[in-house]
Amino acid sequence: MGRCRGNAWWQGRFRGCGYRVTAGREIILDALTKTDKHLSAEDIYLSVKKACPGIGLATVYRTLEILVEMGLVLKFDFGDGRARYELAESPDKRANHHHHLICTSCKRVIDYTDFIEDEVELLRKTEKGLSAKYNFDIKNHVIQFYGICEKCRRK
Amino acid sequence: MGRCRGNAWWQGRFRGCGYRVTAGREIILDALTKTDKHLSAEDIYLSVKKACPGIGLATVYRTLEILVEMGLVLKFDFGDGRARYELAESPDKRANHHHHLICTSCKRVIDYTDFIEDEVELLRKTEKGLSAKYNFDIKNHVIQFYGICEKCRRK
DNA sequence: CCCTTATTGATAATGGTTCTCATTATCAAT
DNA sequence: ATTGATAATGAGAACCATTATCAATAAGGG
Ligand SMILES: [Mn+2]
Ligand SMILES: [Mn+2]
Ligand SMILES: [Zn+2]
Ligand SMILES: [Zn+2]
Repeated sequence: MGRCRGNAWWQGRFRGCGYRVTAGREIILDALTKTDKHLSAEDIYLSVKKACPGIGLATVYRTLEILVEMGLVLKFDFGDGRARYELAESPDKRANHHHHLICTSCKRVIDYTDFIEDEVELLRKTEKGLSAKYNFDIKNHVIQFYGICEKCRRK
Repeated sequence: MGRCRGNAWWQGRFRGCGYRVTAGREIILDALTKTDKHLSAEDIYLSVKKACPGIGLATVYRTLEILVEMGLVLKFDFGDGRARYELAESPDKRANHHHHLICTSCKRVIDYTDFIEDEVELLRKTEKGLSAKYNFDIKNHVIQFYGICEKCRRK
């Protein structure tokens, strides 16, 4: 059986969207699956380069664009001048939904899932109301709290 | 009495922060006060240039940075590759707190204040909990819903 | 009015992201 | 397995929003 990677599901999704399955795309999605960090395109490029030295930065950007468009990956702006990516909520719980606490001083980002239950319930209600009133098809939401983290406060 | 511009208050804040009051800073803040749009730095530059042709783009960026730091102006990323600015909530209600609905297709942005009451109440609770748990001093929050707007859906 | 120094405008530099294009790889049909 | 249409790729150039530089200017305390 060798390594047990649940590849079938995303390969299916790729082909279902008319995209071809390639080594680059697999390894980029792998990199995002294997970390809990918020990687930039260059982070991913450098990480992936180790196992796949020939890969180009442009391919990383192109693949991320596709992954975001397919909803497999989320793209964030935490205010440090580059986009950050993370795996979207996945059925097999390799990633689950959370929101962010961002330190405007050191740019550190904390994932939190506390209070999510209440938030999610309210969000559902709000999304429903907004969808109806503005005839808007809501796909996604972003909730971020900005402030100063513990370490930065001790100064 | 002529024009009634409530200038005193922000001039005081500027000087209180050690900044000098200049024509450029006044007119940039004016531009943000007089619109309900989400202006980019260049939007502001072009708008302000009409009354003040000598102004430079760098001054617009520098002033916006100060205004954001002082909390008078909010900076957003709506995913169109440039920062967008709007007047922060003001005591005299020239601007009031709201959240955003963003069309990922045409980049249109809708301000909404519906449902804000419930959201704000929950946010207060959540902020309290998060501050305590993570020892984080929360200054600000961003809530954005992404999706497809009415016009883009008709296609 | 003077002096110190913050601010400014013009412009170059920076850096993340996107584009170009010749080459290569995928995969459905044979 | 082979082929062919064409999607994907890598290298590098181009793009463009934002920042840094620096000499000239203007704010404001005395
Ligand atoms: Mn996260
Ligand atoms: Mn707004
Ligand atoms: Zn910090
Ligand atoms: Zn739209």
